[in-house]
Amino acid sequence: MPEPRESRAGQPPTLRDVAERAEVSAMTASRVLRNDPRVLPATRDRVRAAAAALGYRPNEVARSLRLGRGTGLVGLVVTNLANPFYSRLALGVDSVVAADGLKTVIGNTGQDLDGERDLVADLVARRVDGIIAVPAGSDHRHLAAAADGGVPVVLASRPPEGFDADCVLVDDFGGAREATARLLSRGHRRIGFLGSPPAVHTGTERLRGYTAAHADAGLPADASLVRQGQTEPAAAEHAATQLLALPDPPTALFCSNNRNTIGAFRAIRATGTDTALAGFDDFELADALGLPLTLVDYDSDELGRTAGRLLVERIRERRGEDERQTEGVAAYRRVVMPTGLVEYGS
Amino acid sequence: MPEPRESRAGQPPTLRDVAERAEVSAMTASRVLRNDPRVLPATRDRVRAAAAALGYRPNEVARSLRLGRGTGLVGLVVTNLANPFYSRLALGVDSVVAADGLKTVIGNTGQDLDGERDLVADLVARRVDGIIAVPAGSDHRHLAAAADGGVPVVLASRPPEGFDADCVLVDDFGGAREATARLLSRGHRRIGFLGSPPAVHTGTERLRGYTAAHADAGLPADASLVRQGQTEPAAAEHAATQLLALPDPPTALFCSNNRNTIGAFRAIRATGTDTALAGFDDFELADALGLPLTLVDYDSDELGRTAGRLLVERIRERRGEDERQTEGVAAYRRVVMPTGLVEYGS
DNA sequence: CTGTTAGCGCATTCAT
DNA sequence: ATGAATGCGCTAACAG
Repeated sequence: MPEPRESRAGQPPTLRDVAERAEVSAMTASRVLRNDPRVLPATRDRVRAAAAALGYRPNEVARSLRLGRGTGLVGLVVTNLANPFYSRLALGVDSVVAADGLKTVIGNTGQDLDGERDLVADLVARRVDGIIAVPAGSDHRHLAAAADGGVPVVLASRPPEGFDADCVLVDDFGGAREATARLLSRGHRRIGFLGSPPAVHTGTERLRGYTAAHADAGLPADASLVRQGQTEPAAAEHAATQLLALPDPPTALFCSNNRNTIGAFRAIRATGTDTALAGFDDFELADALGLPLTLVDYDSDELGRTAGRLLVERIRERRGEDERQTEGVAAYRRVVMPTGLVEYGS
Repeated sequence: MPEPRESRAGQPPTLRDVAERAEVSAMTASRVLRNDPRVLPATRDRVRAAAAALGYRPNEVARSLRLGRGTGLVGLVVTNLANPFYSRLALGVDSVVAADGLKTVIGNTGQDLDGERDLVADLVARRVDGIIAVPAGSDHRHLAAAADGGVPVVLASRPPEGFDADCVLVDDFGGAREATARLLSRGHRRIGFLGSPPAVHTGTERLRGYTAAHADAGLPADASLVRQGQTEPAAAEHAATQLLALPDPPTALFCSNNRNTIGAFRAIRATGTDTALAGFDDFELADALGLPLTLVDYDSDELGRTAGRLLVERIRERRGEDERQTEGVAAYRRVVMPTGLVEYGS
């Protein structure tokens, strides 16, 4: 003998609570609240009043389950949110997807490859509508699995390995080549390289650009001046200090990302040499360091926004698929962001 | 005449798919997958094999709905993720809640007060397990509503207004007073103030500290040297430039946050004066600006982690509540992070 | 225009 | 040790 459903305090009101209060069926209440026009205006008002009185908000969890679509969430997989590159990416992504009513779930992996696998699996289990990832390693099977499972995946700043997906890249090779060429054109012949671990795609592409610039100029690139593996400024500073302490030290350094550039800057300042400095990624206060500085610049906000747009398109496509015929996936897209050089300093 | 459920390609496998493949009931499969011991080892293995073969992952949406608890998501409400203060906060929060299997949903409001209201309501509708917020304004009714609705709320860097909740604060008043006092002790008598809009709690507290330091020293604080309302470095630079252009300009500036400090730095450098500079918040490269700089420092990562911990405790408390008696909420906690001064520069 | 039936995927309760 | 029934909150698909 079920009691007449009392809206228990503490528990959020359900559709049925609203329906009972308005003395209609749950279905009618549902229609009103989703603005289905096929309801008598008088009834509509009663339901609306009841919902307002109860402070009713539809349970999105139940809604997701029933509708079978996703949850309106987008997963964002990055290695280190404290790095301004990633936080700007996150902001760019969020600004675009939010316009489609989607929210962003962040997954910060901190370089942990296994963690990234679990994270992606968990996002899929949570039925996110899509995933934007900057994978830490070059093994992308976990992302491939997600994509196979029907979850749209967009990669940012790295191309997919071993599967197909949309991606937004930066012209890593071209930018690095151009910056290195500029150092060479200024007469530098021994140029050190500081970069991320070899497994990171951008790092190796940027190293390729550095090497290519040397080849373009008909000059050798001295492998003993290449230091890869630094992820944080402290490590980069250490590596740079080592390079500057060589018997025949480099007269210039090229760094593959902002973490390494900052570390190298500190090393140069500390040793008091007048080593020239160039690097990939612009960063706040780069103009204020009192040192000449050549940076490879690109629109990092736009990178995030583009990733967001690519994902939103795929999500829309998937939503439509139910109604239309399954017409195969549109070709995967690869957007490459151009780079430019900026000069800072005295 | 229902077909024997074929695991349709593209659609993720369900518990029933696993059960059929293992030739058991859905219930048994469910038990196995949740490590319920009351299953025959042989059956257990069959189910596990079937799940592995199908790549089964439980649908977390359905799980949430059934269990009636939250979704394992934590909402994080901030105004600007591009500001390193907020991205560090996000990282600190995420690192703590992730240890409890929770994921962080970011909501970036960009100072939009209405947007913040909607965002919070949406997070509640999505059944997040809790919310950590740095509200943009001083009207906290939307947060109060969430808290009333049974969603634990923790405020970071601002105290709750008009309702009760846990919060983590920085010693805004004390830090600002100390920094201003230091400027005064160096003989500065005209100290400008640059800060966020008056509605921002931290800004007004820090202004109070600035004023108190003057009072402590028995000196007047000249209201005409106070500029509030700057949110970004460009605006701060503009305001600082105005101050420095006064007939009787300040000989020192105190800034209520890193955005204003950076703007003030640019203004000082551009005008070439030797104005002393102090500010709230440490920031990357503050040591490299070639200017003496006094900063109020605190552990901003710990701030995020503390907020995360407070929230996790509340969430655990709520989980337990079902089983135990409803024993009332533990008293709300207010953690204040201490500040210190750091000196940078030549 | 409104209500009834049914089920999304899973887990709790109660059988067997 | 296993299974059947039931319902979380919501909404399509069909009545009426």
